[in-house]
Amino acid sequence: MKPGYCDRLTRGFYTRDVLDVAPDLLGKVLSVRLPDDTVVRSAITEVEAYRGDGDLACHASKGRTDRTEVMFHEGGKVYIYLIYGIHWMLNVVTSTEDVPQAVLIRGVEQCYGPGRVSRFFSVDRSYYGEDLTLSPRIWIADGDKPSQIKTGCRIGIDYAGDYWKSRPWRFFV
DNA sequence: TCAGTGATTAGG
DNA sequence: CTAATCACTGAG
Repeated sequence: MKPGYCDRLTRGFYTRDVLDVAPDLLGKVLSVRLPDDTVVRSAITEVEAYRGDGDLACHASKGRTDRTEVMFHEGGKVYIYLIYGIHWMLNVVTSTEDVPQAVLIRGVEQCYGPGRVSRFFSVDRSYYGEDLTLSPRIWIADGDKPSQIKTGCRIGIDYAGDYWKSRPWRFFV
């Protein structure tokens, strides 16, 4: 077994509600195998939860489109999209089929900022839909649960209105 | 503080 | 087809 396979998180971790999965992702180790076979790893330090069709901050609240399609799939897949023409936003799909939810990875130990995270791991559009429980090039490994978890409001979603903007769905170490 | 950058989306 | 929007970053 190659490193990363033995402690890889399995389906059951992801097929729970996003508000349970998001804080549980803190301390877990995001891992990417590059084309040259080196593996980049870093523990997750900050995430945000986006929860289904009611959450106006969630892309899936506008319905099923080519971009949001994977959020309607069973948890454990990658949802990644380009923002401002420059930055890739890496998300983990959670919950069960037809319940669109995702967790945005905002920070890892090596760097902070969702755009920087994707650059650090060299992930882009080609990772859209990749299955974290099966993929040979991206997975999440078990890691130490942080002793303390903080919460706050999600960032950059002014368009979603006061109610959704004020949900404390950002989790960080 | 603010421009850059291009995929995605709704609307004609 | 067009135009607006955008879960951000880095330079000034």
